[in-house]
Amino acid sequence: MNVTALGYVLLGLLARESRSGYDLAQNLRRPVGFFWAANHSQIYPQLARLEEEGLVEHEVVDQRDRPAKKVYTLTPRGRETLRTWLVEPLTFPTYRDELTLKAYSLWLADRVEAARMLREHAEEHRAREAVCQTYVDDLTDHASEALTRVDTPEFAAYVAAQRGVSIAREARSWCLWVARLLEAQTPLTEAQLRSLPMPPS
Amino acid sequence: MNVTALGYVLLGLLARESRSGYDLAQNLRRPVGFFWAANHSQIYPQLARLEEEGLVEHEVVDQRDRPAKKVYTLTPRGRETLRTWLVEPLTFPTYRDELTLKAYSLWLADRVEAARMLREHAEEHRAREAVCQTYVDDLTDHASEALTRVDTPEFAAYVAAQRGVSIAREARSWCLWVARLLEAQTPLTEAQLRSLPMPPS
DNA sequence: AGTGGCATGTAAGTGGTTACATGATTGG
DNA sequence: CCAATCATGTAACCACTTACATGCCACT
Repeated sequence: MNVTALGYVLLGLLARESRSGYDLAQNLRRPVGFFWAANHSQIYPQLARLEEEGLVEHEVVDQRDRPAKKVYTLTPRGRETLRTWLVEPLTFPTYRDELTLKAYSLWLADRVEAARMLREHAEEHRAREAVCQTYVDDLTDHASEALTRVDTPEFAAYVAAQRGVSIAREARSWCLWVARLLEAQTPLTEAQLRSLPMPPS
Repeated sequence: MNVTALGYVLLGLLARESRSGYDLAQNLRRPVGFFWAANHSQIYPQLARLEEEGLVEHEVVDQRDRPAKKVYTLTPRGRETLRTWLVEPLTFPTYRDELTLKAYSLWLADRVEAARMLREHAEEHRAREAVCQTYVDDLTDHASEALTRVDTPEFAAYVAAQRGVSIAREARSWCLWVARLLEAQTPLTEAQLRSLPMPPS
């Protein structure tokens, strides 16, 4: 019973609510898609595999105004599999970060162009932060009671969305810091080199 | 001339110094490997492709005490290709973060076990931060003059290594924040929910 | 003779992306 | 009738991982 990461994404969504493959594909844009994206071409075969292993079941539901759909539901076994996986130790992730990759060769680049690229990228992270923050705010406004208990889906969504904010801010801070260094007059001072804002270690 | 991210990793390393495929594989552990890891089985074919496209060249170098090696060198065309790519806009990355994925289903988990898992993971990020910080300190100690100019390989390595520190801290802060919430007495207060340390937005 | 590090490759399998393909149903 | 959305799938390709495979050279 080898469940892939995408498998756990789908189990995690179905644990909250039964859904069709189509709906799962839609919900995989916001908010979960911030941490694991997938296309429908991957989702349909994955659901079939999960069903083979008895972790989900489906039921065909006819709709008046739309084509019929297969609604998938988590089985007790699926729920147990998900619960077990949750607390298993994580293998340290191998980052594949094109941004830092570029940074490593930045000494070759045109300073002005490079600073512009970094500021543009920082702007995209600002936008992403705003989307995640909106999600956080919605939860605090409309589910403040659920957030006081850690066993609610809302609490889990809250901490995940906060991670989105946190990651976006980290990326943005770093981009702007490097951009400032590139735009500064050389020689750079020690203070400038140390001025990257960071969460406390 | 479609160069992949791994291609640019290799071009970036060869821009600093000519090396064999074996050496590239070794150097791809620390420090660049923090942002783009690769095995030798990927590197050798990739070098061949880069050579086909005229971005690198190789020369067989005999060694007394060891087997001969193919030393690859960046061509002027390879250098230009790298320089152009550096300032091109980045496509916003699709995160694949298993940690936040687990967080999204955390409401189902055993609180104590989940907090333990998060604290263990935080510890790994602390170790990663230390490795990156050591690299930063080495540069500040032994290449402080080079760091005052943005057109030195040392400066680029410095900002990349600082990104490593920054990412590790962000992850660690978030893990510990969630662990504290899981361990706290419910109901959680607003202050607890807002207590995630972050860089300024 | 065996082990271990240096050095270079190929092959099989997996996960993900992009594109192809089909059909139901509604609304203009 | 046509376009758009809902709904479900398959096929081709690519990057990456893991395993297999070979050979050189030094040291014990």
